[in-house]
Amino acid sequence: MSPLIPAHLIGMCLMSSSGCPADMRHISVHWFRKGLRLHDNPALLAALQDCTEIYPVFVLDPGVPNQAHASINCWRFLTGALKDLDCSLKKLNSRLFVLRGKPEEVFPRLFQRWKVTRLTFELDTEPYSQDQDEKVVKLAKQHNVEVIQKVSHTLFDTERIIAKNNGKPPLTFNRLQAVVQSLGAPEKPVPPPTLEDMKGVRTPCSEKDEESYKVPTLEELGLDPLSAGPELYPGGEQEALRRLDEHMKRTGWVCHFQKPETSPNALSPSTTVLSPYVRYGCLSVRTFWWRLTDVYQGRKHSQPPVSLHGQLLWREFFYTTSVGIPNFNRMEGNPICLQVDWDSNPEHLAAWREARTGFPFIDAIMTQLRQEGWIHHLARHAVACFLTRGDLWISWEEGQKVFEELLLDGDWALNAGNWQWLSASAFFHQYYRVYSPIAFGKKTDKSGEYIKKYLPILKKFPADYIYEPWKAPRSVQERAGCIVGKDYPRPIVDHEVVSKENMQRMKMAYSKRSKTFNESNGKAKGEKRKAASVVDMLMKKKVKVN
DNA sequence: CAACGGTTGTTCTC
DNA sequence: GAGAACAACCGTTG
Repeated sequence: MSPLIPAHLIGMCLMSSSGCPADMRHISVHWFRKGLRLHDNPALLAALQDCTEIYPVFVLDPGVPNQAHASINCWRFLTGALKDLDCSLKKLNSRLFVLRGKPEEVFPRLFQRWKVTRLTFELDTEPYSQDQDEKVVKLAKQHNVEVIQKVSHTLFDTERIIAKNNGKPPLTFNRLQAVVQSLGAPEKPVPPPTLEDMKGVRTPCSEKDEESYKVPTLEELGLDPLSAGPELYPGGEQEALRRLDEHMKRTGWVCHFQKPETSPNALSPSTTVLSPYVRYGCLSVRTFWWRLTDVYQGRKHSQPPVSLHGQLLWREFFYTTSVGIPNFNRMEGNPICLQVDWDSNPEHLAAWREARTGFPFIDAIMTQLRQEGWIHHLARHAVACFLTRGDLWISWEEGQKVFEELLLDGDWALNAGNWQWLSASAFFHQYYRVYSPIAFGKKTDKSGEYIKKYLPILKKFPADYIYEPWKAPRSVQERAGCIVGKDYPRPIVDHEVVSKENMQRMKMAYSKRSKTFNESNGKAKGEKRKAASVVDMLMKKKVKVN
């Protein structure tokens, strides 16, 4: 893993090595990646300091793993967000330049063509972005371009959290909370640039450029807009801020919010669905945090981990672990991940992905995911448990790929972290708590209205059988106009049987793990050993910073 | 080393 | 609707 240099230091080092006199008037490029917004964008503000020309750019990189495999819903969200950004920049007498290619090829051309002296962007902790940054920063140096990076995608600099925790990422929420509390409140968001800030700043753009740098349409990206689902969550900062305002008006709801009590199968979302906006940075997490603080002010309110503040801290938790744990999105080589002998079963995997497991609750959720690009967190639990330790015994990495493709809020760190959680591979270890694909949904939707919405073939089934239609007598199936095995699949596994078998396989995996730890620490076989030291082992190469 | 707590399990009994 | 059994994990704490 390449060592991360705290963002504030990068800016400083390169400023001094760029050779630019302090009073130099800059030609700045601001590189939008995540952080698709004007509000709380410190790197963008830095670009505008002592600046004569600003070029806001977005690079469509064919190499970005989760862009290459993104669903049409994700592309629609992203292009929507870019259009919104372009529109907002135009109100500031600027514009967005969308470029295609690898950043390390695009930027040297831009540096020369525009005579760039400064490059600014938001820190992105994903491994792919880190690799890119290393290359781009090096190229900038070669072109005598100053680089400024700012932390604004997370509440805190994740490296600071790790440093405060003796060089190790916190592995429990409580620990993260304790560390974060010692850091004080997150920084307040910075205001968006104004026309005042833009005085004396130009964005030169010829008519030819106007066309070649515009935000591509879905058709231009080779996608068929008709194959997309309904646009329930349009991308963009304006939409994000509007939605934030709407939710923050519901002060009672905000103050009482307790995540585990929200329903996974409500007919309209029981949570805010601001996650896609936070993922792409259309909404700043710090703006979200401080707006919640305003609402909480002087009122009795719920607390982390279940509160809305708590939800943002969960995000911080997985961002931090993803920075501190190598191979975070894989089982192999991931020191905190349980090593499990998952089955390879392409038929079962396809049935799960394509919503034909024969369990209506599971299939309804997978249908909503594909059509709308968002499902409730607990719905994710249900289908993730089903794919992995609960029923199909398929690797969480397979589920991770499907979610990455289909979820509008498919954040790299959160996706990997939550899949490890749900498969009881890391963070969560009570593997004997298994979600029932039949019972779980009934708690909040007894008559199966949610199932009927997403699986209309089952809409005439009576409530008694809607969660397990294969149990319905033939006459009931005929009256419902749906014969199980013909119009809707039979269940691909017997949950009662496989969930018990799988529980034993999990037990085996865990016992094998403690044995491995003991051996690697030179202890006698069977001797119990504290698992906490696994991370100590992993981290001992790292220099402690405190 | 033992006790404790862990966002969000299910099923059965009272 | 509350509480216990089910089978029993981990990381943290003292």
